[in-house]
Amino acid sequence: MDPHLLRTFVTVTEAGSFSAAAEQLGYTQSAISQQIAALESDLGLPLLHRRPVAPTEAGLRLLEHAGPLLLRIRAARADVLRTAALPAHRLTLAATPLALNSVLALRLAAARAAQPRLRVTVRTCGRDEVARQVADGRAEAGLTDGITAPNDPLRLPEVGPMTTVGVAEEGLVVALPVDHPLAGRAGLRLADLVDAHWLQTTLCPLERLRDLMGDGFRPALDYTGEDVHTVLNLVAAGHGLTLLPASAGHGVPLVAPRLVHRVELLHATLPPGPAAELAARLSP
Amino acid sequence: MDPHLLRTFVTVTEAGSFSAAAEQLGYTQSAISQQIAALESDLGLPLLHRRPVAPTEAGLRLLEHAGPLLLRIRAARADVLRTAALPAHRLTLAATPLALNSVLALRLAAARAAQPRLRVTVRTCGRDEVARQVADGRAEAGLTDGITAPNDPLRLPEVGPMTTVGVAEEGLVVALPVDHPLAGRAGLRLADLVDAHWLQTTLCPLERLRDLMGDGFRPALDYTGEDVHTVLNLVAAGHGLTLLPASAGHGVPLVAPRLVHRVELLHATLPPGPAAELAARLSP
DNA sequence: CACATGCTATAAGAAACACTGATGGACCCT
DNA sequence: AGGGTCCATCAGTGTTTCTTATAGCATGTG
Repeated sequence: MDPHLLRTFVTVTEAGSFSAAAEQLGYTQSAISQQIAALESDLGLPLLHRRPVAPTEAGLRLLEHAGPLLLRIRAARADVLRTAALPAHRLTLAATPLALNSVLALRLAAARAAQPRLRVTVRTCGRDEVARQVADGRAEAGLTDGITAPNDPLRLPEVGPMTTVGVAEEGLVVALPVDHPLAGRAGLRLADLVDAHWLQTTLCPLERLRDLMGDGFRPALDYTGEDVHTVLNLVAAGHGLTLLPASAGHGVPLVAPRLVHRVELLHATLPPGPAAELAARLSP
Repeated sequence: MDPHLLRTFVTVTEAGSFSAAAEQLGYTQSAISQQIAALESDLGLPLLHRRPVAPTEAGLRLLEHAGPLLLRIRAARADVLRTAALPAHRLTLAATPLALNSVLALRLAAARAAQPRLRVTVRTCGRDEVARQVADGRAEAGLTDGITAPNDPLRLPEVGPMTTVGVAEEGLVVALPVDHPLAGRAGLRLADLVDAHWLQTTLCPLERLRDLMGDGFRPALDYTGEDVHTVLNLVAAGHGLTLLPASAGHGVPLVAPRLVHRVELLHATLPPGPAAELAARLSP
């Protein structure tokens, strides 16, 4: 189970052929063949069907483990190297689109004012990617968001030991088209919207709602991107409803169940430095 | 970051010396010295102080990653091998002491009656160990328990992709000495017990209570074992209070906040076989 | 103070390993 | 049938990673 072989295995399945993987990795086809053979003989099982190349059942299981495993190795390396890193005056903050809301943007401004020499880069990416970037050092800190019960931590992908701090919570609104019959209400209960049309988005995954409320919440439209603006347009056009943090758009406040939009700051266990400073200043 | 080197590194820190680690791993001392040197040169940092041998700061960070990493590698291996395992007629179930309560013991009996050829081994161990054993194949299935809000999943240690199913929930009681002033009550609220003497145990970690209720819940006595009987004796002798599932001992029902004792079944994504059968039959 | 003891580092050779390059067989397409 | 593509295998080679042997450095002891 050498990670080297694991990486080759993953590349082969992605490339769909030994030869293509060889080229991609800078080896000869022969080397790839031997590496896969070594892995298979180590495990005592065939991992790939040949001609065409496709993972066997065992190969599929291994694939499921291989990605996270390689990620954690990179994360461990990055984390160790961080102990030796000089306190830099650059800092990259990875954030999901809804994480850096107005409150946090102001706190970030205050933090920068307090450390004027610090060059800050903000980068928007998806939830998983935020955690990955913080883990393997491409970002010093990250902000993720999600919907949860008040004071409950978010469920984050596990990519290694990492510190998380809740930095903001706010209420949710149900985003509706302006001419929707419910648009004039002062508040809405989720229970009354079980049979409505819903958008399936990363912020408001319907599976999560079904967990809370039981069946229903059938997706009227799947949206796979991360762009809030686009989602608002879809809602306005009547494709379906979605939940948003109150500050992100107009809508009717959600009054039950008590759910909040929560933002968490992620960072590696920090050596003293600008990232630690920032972490302290972003916390409420 | 070869796992081989990582294992050596961990062994050296545990053994406290290169020579001892060499003996333990069946290498010469020279080999160990070279392996550590290779790891240090790969990362570009000293990982160990010598004479006496102790991890440097970077070494400590690496140690924190190394254990989980090696565990996941073993887990991946076990999971892949499982796909090839013949449907055996032996099954090991790892369970925490409070997980296999009377309800589940009955369901287990029914499951065994339905599969009379199946040899079942039950093994009691700690919470982390249950997850580890299921991950790396020493047990086909596991039962863990914990205190949580109704229908909320438990927080489990992440050791790899694994399926969890809630199989039982029951109310909690506050265990008290029989002559305790509150022992006659019909119900108790946790808020009224903030300043009481509490036992710190693995089932009822006071940190968890503080998360829910704020400060307080100072430990009067730390108990680090897993034996319920012993804990009951400690409570009876007035060392402090603790929470227990209602079926595990006498006490006053906890009425607020609404918390339950929850049992979850863990198993690897299963190939059809006796473990899958058992999983189905243990679920409510 | 010389010396024994217990430890790690280094040097040199031997064994194991992992690559390249050449070749062969299976399959597919024309 | 023939050419092309692909993977497996073999032999050869350079590198890696051991073992053995020895040097060097602290610490404890007669």
